[in-house]
Amino acid sequence: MVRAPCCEKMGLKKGPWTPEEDHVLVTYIQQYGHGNWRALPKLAGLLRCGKSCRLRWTNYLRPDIKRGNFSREEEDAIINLHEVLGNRWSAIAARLPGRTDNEIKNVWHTHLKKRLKQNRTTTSETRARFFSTKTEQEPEPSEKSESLDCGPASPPQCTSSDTSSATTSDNNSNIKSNNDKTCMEFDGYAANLPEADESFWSEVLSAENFDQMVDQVQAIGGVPGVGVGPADDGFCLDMYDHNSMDFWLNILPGADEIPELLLGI
DNA sequence: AAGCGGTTCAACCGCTTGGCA
DNA sequence: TTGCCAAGCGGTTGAACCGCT
Repeated sequence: MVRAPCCEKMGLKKGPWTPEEDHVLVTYIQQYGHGNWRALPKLAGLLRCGKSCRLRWTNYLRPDIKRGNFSREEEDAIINLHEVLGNRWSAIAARLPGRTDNEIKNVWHTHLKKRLKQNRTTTSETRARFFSTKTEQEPEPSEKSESLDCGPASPPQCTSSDTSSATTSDNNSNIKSNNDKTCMEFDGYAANLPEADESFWSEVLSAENFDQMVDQVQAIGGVPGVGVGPADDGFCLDMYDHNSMDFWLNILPGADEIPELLLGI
C-alpha cells in the first residue's frame, strides 16, 4: 500500500521550525487548544501539515517538557523500563515526567545502548561462570537482544534485571502470572518467561509499589534488585536486596557467591 | 584554519490503532 | 461489519555540531 506523504501538498513547509513558526503555534494552542491537528495549521496560519505541528508541540514546545541532560537516575529508569517494556517508548516516557518518547528513544540509541554494551563486556566472565552450571545450551547473546526479541527458549527459572533498581511486585507477596510467553533479560541473555497481562505489568510498575519497595530495601541498607523465579503456578517476581545472597539464590539456584561485578551497582 | 568522521537530536515517514458514521 | 479519518507510535534520516588531525 502506498500512501501519499502528509505534506505532499505543494506549499507545505518541511524541515526545521523557525522561532516565528514556534511562536505562532504556541500562541494559537494557548488561545484555542488543539482540537483538530489537521485543521490547526490552516487556522493558525502556518504552512505546515498538522502532523508536523503536533510533533513540534509534543516533542518541543509543550510547556511541561523538561529540557537538558538526563540524570543518572533517569537513565537507570529508562534501562529498567526498557527491560520490561521493550521499545515501547511512549510507555517509558509516560513514567518519566517531562520527557518525550522521541527524546528517550534518542538517548537510548546514543548513550544507553553503548553503556549496556560496555557493562555486558565487563561482566561477561562473571556471567559465563554463573550460567555455566545452569544453562549449558544458552544461546550467544546477540546485538538484537536489546530489543527484547524472544530468541530460542531459555530456562525460565533464571532471569533478572542487570541493574540495581528495577520493577517490583506487590508489597510482600509475589505476583503470579498466567502461562503465556514473554521475554526478559539477564545481562543480555534473553529468557522466556510466562507473560503477564497488562494489569500485571501496570501493578508491577506502579510508582507506589516501586517507590515503596525501593524504600524498604534501602531502609535496611540494601541495594534494590529484582528477582524472577519459578512459583507453584507460574513465576514470581519480587524485590530483594541486590547484595544479599538470597537475591542471587532466588534467580540463580545453586549460586555460591554474589557476582562480584554486580555488587553495589 | 580546514577537512573529515563521528555523534546528536529534531523532524519526517509510514504503519497501526481507535473512534465514528 | 466496513470504510474512512485522525492521532499515536516506532524506525529512520539528515543537518548541525563537535572533536580530532
